[in-house]
Amino acid sequence: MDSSETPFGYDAFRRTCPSHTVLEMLASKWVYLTVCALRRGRLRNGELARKLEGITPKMLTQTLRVLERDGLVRREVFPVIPPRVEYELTELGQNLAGLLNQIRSWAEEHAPEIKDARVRASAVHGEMAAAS
Amino acid sequence: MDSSETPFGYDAFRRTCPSHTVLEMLASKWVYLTVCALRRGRLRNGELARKLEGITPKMLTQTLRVLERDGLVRREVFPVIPPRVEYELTELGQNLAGLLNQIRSWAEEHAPEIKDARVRASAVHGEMAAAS
DNA sequence: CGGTATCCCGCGCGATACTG
DNA sequence: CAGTATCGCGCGGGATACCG
Repeated sequence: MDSSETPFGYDAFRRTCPSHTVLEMLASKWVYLTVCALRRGRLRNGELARKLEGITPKMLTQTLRVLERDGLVRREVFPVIPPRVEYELTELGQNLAGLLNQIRSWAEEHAPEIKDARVRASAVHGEMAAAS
Repeated sequence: MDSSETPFGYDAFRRTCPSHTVLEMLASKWVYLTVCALRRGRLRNGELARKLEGITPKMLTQTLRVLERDGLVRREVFPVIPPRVEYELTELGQNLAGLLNQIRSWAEEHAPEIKDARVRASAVHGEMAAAS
């Protein structure tokens, strides 16, 4: 029953389902942004670091390794000095990038009303510290 | 420049941009699943708890409070005994649910190849403990 | 330049028990 | 039934320093 929700025999609501771990992987701010950043084409490590404002070297590498491991990103090393490494989305990654970018657009489009909703919620719960 | 990426004047790549905090809120496994679970209509607390396999009471409440605060979920309390509380998506929430559900579908659809990619990655890095 | 390696803090989140 | 309260730990992730 309810197979209309899971036409592929996988069910992300189940902890033990592989698709659940995929969802866990996707549920990361840096994964979102990294995939979106690579959407227009390949980028170097430093270019990514600059585009992903606030990311630390550690998190950048870690995020890219996860994406590479899962087949969403391809890593290419050029044996030159100084080193040059480029990252690009695989086809699978590009496929996903379309969806993630919609989420990003949605976040940007609806940021104002969500911000307002948060302000209203704070007001209701007596957080009027700025009332002075 | 690059305004084609941010047609609404917001830029999720910037830490201080409100849309960035929205993306952070969305980057949560339980937010994903809760919104998807409510997609077909309103549900009671217990129904959600059963559908979201493995969620603790604490995380369920916390997630619902965040979604309510941000205007994605509406909470309705019925003053009866035993208590009855129902949750449903607002219009904004339903709007988002379409996108999140695509991600979930994508995760379920591509779970096999990602699982394979992980196995291959493990093999390469010498993790052949199961080779016996 | 493109990474690792280390340290360590904060808090996310789970487990459990209790209340109206 | 639908939550709160409390405790605790694991680890995500930031800061920093170092390497090829």
